[in-house]
Amino acid sequence: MPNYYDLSAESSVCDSEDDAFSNESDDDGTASAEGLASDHRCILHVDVDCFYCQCEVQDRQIPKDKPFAIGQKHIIVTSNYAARAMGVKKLQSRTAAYEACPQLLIIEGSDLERYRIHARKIYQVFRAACKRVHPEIAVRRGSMDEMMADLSVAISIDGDDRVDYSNDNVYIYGANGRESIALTEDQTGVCSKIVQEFQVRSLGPSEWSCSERLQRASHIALQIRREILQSTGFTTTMGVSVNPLLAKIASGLKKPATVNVLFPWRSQSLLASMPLRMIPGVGRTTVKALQHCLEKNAVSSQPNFWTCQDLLSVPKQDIVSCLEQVPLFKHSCEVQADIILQKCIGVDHSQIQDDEGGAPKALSVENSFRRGTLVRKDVLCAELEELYRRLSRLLHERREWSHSSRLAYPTTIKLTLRTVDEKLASKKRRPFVTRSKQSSFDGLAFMQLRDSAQQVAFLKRAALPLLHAFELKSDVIDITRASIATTGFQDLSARPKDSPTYFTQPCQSNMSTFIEQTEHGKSRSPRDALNGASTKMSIHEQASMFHNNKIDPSILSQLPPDVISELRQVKPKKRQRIDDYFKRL
DNA sequence: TGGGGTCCT
DNA sequence: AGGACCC
Repeated sequence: MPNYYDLSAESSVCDSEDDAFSNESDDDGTASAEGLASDHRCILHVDVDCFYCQCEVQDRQIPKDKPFAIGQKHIIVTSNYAARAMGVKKLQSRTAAYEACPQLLIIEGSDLERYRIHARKIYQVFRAACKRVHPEIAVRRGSMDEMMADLSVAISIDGDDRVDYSNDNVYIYGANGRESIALTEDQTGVCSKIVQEFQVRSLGPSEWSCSERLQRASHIALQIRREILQSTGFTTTMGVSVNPLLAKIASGLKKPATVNVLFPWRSQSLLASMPLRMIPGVGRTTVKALQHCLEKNAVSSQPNFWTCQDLLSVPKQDIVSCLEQVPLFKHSCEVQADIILQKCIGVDHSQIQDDEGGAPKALSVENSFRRGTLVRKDVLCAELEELYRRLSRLLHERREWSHSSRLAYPTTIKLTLRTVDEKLASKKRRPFVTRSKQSSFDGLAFMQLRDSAQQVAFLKRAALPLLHAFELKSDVIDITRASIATTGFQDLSARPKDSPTYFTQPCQSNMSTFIEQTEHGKSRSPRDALNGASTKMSIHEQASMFHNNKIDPSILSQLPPDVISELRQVKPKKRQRIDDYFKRL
């Protein structure tokens, strides 16, 4: 049973800007409201409504109104709206789900292949639709059921298209009038409901133009949504706002099959009352670390219902010291604190990087086992056989994403095992240790194999040495998860568009000519310099290496002056922020 | 709690 | 190689 809280009781805390944002640590003194007003982007976030369920409705003609769920192992991972209405939850045990809904139909969903195929189609339709609106719109795939686009380039300054929302499911948050907003349940099971009567007031000039732009963006969103529905049969929910954070939050405000426009001036009160955990990028570990300082400062909410508002009322130094306890944030806790605080007031400067087609950067297959059921090595080897088969299929499937399919092969393979650590068994609820081993992988040779038995054998020859490297001599290995991953796809190592031309046209490049020469002479190639191997590097490998700034300084100094200066002109990639989650999309 | 993914250190 | 985060 969900916990509800009502923000109307607390709405007064949102009204006083001084009080609410006294904590704002903005470096250049920009006020929070300024931060919001200065973001002139129009970002679109798309969520496919209960994606797996829609797949099953299409693939197996399941009646939509019959409650059903998707099961994996002993849990259900998602369910349709009819089942949710009966109290079926995400990541619930099958037993609990049946208790909530005895007539529930559970469909086995451990094999993701059909879902991946639907997802690819949806993304490709979405991408094409965006590019047709304007070729320079940056488009990015998030997960199988999430996508984002930066529509800013398509919104003209003085455009005058009248927007007609008749019959369309469009919700505008921050416009005058009455609103009823239900936030969807988050991963912790916290469910919040916000009912708020919004004050009627008129918009200032800058708000007015923002409002115009976002409404035009929502008009584009509607067209794209219709296109997705017509071409794929899937319904989607969209969020439109001024940055990726707010666009994503917007798409969660009302589901399914809607377009949600969130004006930035409305986002502050919305976020203030939202549980901290619902902020994208603020996960379990972070909230746990922050709990100390929230308690210490005795903020208003009940424990476990910390809101953004609560965090904003904590002195920043306290937040920083809390974050020091997260190992990953150890050396960047000040930056992390700023990033989280910014998010709490709806500010997010992250950019949407176009993914140039969306081909996955890593492919992995995994299988999990109940504790104590996989304790012998030979059984593990047998289980790995199935993973080889699945990985083989995945690798061939991925060629459908690639714009250059002969480069659609990986160069690295990794075996990961999760075991039970007896030392942790008494202390933690999930006393697991995850370890991995990786090596290079001749994906090109693999992809050229025609026979599936040979493909499996090839993967096995690559994976068994990794298994051996674990040195599992003890008989008490208690494996709870095994996975095999491939990465380093060659069709992704190609340079961004603004790179020097010789990266895109290797044959005519100064660089490749130079490397040819040094290789024929006594000088060594970069690859040789880096790891002492004598294998010749392909031009794509070279491009990848230089692009990643991994070139050995001694090699760099040997390059011709014009090449060096051109390399220097390539701007070093701005360091990505840890919670810059939309770059991951 | 599953079967995937992304990015950062 | 490992960890935090996402769906």
